[in-house]
Amino acid sequence: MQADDPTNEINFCQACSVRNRAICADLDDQEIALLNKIGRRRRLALGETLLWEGDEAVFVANVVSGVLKLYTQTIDGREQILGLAYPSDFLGRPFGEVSPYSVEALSESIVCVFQRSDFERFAEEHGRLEHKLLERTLGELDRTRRWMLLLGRMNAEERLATLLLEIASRTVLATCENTSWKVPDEFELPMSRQQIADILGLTIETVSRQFTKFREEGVIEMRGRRDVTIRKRDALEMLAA
Amino acid sequence: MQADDPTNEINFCQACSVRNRAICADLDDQEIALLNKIGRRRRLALGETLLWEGDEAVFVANVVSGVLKLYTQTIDGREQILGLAYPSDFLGRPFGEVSPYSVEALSESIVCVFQRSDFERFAEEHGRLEHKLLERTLGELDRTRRWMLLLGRMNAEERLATLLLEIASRTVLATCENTSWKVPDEFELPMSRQQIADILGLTIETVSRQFTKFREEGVIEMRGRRDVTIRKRDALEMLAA
DNA sequence: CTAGCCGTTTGATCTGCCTCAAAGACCTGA
DNA sequence: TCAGGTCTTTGAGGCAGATCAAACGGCTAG
Repeated sequence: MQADDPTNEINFCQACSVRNRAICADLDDQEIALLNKIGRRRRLALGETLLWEGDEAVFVANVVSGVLKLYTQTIDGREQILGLAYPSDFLGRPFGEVSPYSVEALSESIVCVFQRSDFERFAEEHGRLEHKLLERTLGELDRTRRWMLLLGRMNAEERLATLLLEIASRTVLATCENTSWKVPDEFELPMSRQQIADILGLTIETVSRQFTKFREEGVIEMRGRRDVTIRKRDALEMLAA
Repeated sequence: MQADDPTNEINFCQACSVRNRAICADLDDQEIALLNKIGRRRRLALGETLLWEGDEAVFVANVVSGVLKLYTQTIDGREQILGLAYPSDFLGRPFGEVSPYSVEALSESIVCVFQRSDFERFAEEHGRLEHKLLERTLGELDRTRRWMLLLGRMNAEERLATLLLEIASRTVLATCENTSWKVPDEFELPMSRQQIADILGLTIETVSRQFTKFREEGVIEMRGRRDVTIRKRDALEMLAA
C-alpha cells in the first residue's frame, strides 16, 4: 500500500478533510484520538453497497469524500431514493436494530466507519458528539420533509428545477475549497438519469424530456450527459418555490 | 377555572399521561420538577394553529392528548401534510431559527409547551433528555423516509392501504390503555377526506373513490364518515408492502 | 320538520406522466 | 477505427389520477 493511501493512516482524523464539518467537529484532541481508535477508513467503489435495507445495523459512518445514495424499494422492485449523502454527512442508524434503507456509492467514495456498538458507547460518554448528531439529524429531517412536498405536490418540471438547485448548492458545500461560498452555476450531476428519476419519483423518460425542455428554453446548458450549467437561475427558482 | 382542568395544575408532569413515553421519560423526580417549572400546558381547539411555517421558532412542545398535523404549502396553496403528531410525540424545531412547517390541531388537543431557549438550556444540561430527543428524531426520520416511498412510488390504492394500517397502529400506541398491545381493527379517522388527500399526495376525489372501492371489496367497513373497521387486514398489508 | 350548509360521493372528461418501442449518443476494448 | 454494450433521447399511445361538475347525505339552526 502507498503511504498516502487515505484509508491507511495512523491517525486519519487529524488530517481529515471533513474534520471541522462532520459530527466530530466539536471534539477536543483527546476525544478525537479515542474516536480515531474505534473508527477505520474504507474506500468504496462506484456502485458498491455500504448498508443493506433490513440487515442488522452493524455500523455507522461519516462521509469523507464522494456522494452516496440512501434508497429503499417496494417488493416488486420500484425504487425510491431517500436522500444523498455528501462529505461530512452521517450515515447509518444509531440506536436501531436494522438498517431502514440501503446505502450505495454514486461515485468512488471514502467513508469513516464505526461499529455501531462502539459508536453508541462513545456517544453516550461524550455529550457533544451526541449533540452534534442531534443537530444533524434534525437538519436531515427538515430536508427530508421538504422533499415530501416535492414528491406529493409538484409536477415534473418543478421537481427537476428543485433538484438542480439542490445539487448546485450541495456541491459547493461539499467541495468547500472556494472561500467565497458562492453557489456555482456549473456542476456535475453525480448520478444517472435513472437515479434522478428515482430521486424525483418519476420515470427516466419524463426526466429526459424535462432536461430537453430546459435546454431548449435556455434555462440550462449541458456539455455531455452530466455537466450542467445553469443559465437562468431565476427561472429555476421560480419553479422550485 | 375548575380544579381538574388539565391545563392548570401545579405540577402537571406528575400526573401526565405521557410521562413514561415522551422524551421526559428517563428524567428523575428532581429533573421533572425543573422541567415542570419551565413548561406550561396549553389546550388547542380543533383547527387551532400552534406553529406557523417560516415564523421564528419560539417554542417546542410535547403532545399530551389529541392529534395534530405538520404541514407545508407551495406558493400557490397546494398543501402537503408532512406528518401526524400523536400523544407523547415531540413538536417544534430545537436548535433552529425558524419553524420549517406549520402545526395545526386535527382534534381538540393538549400540548406541553416550552420556550425554545428554556428547553435548549435544559437539554444541554441534561444529557438524558437530549438522548431521548435524538432517539425520537431518528425514529421520526425513518418514518418520514418510509413515507417518501409512498409519495414517490405507490399508486392510490397502495397509499390508502398504507395510511389505514398506519393510523390503526398509531391509534393504539397513542391510547395505550389496553394492556394487550393488539393493534385494533376498529378506529376513528382523525382527519377529513381532504386532509387524507393532503397526506397521501392525492385529490379528495381519488381518496373518496378508493374508500368506496375498499368498501365494495369488503376490505373495510364504515359507520359514518370516520369510523373504520378493517375486515381484511391481509389485503391491506399486501398492498402496503 | 325544513332549509341551508358543508363535507363527501359519484360521474364525465381531460391530461400529465407512464409504458412500450426504437433510434441515437457515448464509452470501452480490441 | 470499429463493434458492441450501456445509457439517453425521442416518439406514439394508453391510463391513472386530476379536473370540472353535480348530486347526495348528515348536521345544525330556526
